[in-house]
Amino acid sequence: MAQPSAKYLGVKSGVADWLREGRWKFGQAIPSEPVLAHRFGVSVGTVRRAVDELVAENILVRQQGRGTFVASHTRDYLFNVFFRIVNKDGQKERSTPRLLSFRRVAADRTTAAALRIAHGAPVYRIRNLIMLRRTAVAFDDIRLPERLFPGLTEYALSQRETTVYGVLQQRYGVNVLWAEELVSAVIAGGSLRTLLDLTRPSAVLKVQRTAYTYRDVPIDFRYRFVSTAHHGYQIFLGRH
Amino acid sequence: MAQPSAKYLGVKSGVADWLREGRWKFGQAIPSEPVLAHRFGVSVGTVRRAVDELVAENILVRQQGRGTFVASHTRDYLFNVFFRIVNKDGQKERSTPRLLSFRRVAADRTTAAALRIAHGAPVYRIRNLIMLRRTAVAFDDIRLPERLFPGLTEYALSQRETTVYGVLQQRYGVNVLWAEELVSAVIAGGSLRTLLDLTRPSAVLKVQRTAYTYRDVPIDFRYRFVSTAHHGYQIFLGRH
DNA sequence: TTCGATTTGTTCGTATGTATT
DNA sequence: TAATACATACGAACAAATCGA
Repeated sequence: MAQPSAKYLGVKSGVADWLREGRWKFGQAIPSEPVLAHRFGVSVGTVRRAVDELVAENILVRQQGRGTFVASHTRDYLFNVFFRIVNKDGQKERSTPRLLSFRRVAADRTTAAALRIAHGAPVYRIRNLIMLRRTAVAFDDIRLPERLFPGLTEYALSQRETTVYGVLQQRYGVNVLWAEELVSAVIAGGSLRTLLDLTRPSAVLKVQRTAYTYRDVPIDFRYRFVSTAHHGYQIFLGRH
Repeated sequence: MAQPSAKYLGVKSGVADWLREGRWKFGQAIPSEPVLAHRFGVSVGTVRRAVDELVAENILVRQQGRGTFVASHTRDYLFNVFFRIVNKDGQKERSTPRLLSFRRVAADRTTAAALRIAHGAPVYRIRNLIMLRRTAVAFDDIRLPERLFPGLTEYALSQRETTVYGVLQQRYGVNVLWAEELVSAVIAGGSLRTLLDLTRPSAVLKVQRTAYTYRDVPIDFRYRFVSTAHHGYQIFLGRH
């Protein structure tokens, strides 16, 4: 057992294991640092170091005087991290979704590869319009693997007060941690032009996203088409 | 002066100031932790905390047994962080630049605002083609403030073995730490179509970038137009 | 409102381990 | 081998925020 590895790493993976097992729910407090220290047989400083890293990875949240909590990704957090559409001034605006359709379909080859499931395995397909100031700015075509989210209903999505990711967190305890996107430019075709209210043939962004949870398990594969007539897609490189 | 703020933050900004002033060159070692502790009148642990954060921000690099060094951003690092064009498989390819023009001009309003300089202040304007496998994939229109990079020449840029950012680092000791981009989709017009070898009117990405060095000082404002017929723009959200 | 207990935040000092020169 | 530098770990003390009695 006496690996030549640091104790704080042991504490970190121990706590991470508990989190993955769902030992505490989102927003709940984990044991205090002295308690964890005693439980792992290390000093408080060592626990702090482990918790420091989990906080840096957005897995835990500290609050002085209260405790340390399982990161509950609020609507604000999800909005800040995963919603990148801004207006020409670089400002974000509150968006409201409009659910267009919800179906259970078989995964095509691309979807299956991205979600690492079998070709033909069942996925939910969700089509969504993103409205900013009553105009449609983006169109989403989302695939979620059924195996991870059994029993997801159109009702749950239409009634939501949060993002799709918020629903996955609240109903299934699955947290989206990061995502990879591949952006290209295309000329909007017929149905897309109708959806986005484009009077003339226009260039739009085509964003292909795969989102991941703990252990880099993919949970969301989607296309998003963004009209950039009055908006843009904001990116940060090299942290911030 | 006795702000209710932590000492380690004082050490951190003190060291960051030294770096911005160019007190040490890239790759050089900064004073050891005990020396810094003595100089700032704090304990070694406090210095470590400050250095920890600067390391996390890619500003310093530690090496056990050797010392702590000013991060020297290699071509590989700059390529990985700031070059986001990938092929349809999501793989990056080595790119070669082709310098089209180099001029000294007055900053227009947009450039001046982005670079936080006076309207009309001198800037270098660099036009650049990015070649991947002998085909032009992107066109750059770059503005750098002359005040920060006096005496920059076309020769220095054309002879470079690295990126533009590499030149700024090597010749002026200025490190690009992060950048903000605003991406939109446009239909390529006449001259752009010629440059990018587009036979038909095509949608291309228009990337507007502002890059920053220490203390969030802007040093590069550019437009990049990317042909996404055979390539895409890769983005990561929420760390990686 | 006040007070005390609890919890995280900051700082210090010390000791030991490991990598480099 | 010895000196130097960073890495890890421990323990202690006090500050600041929170919460309930």
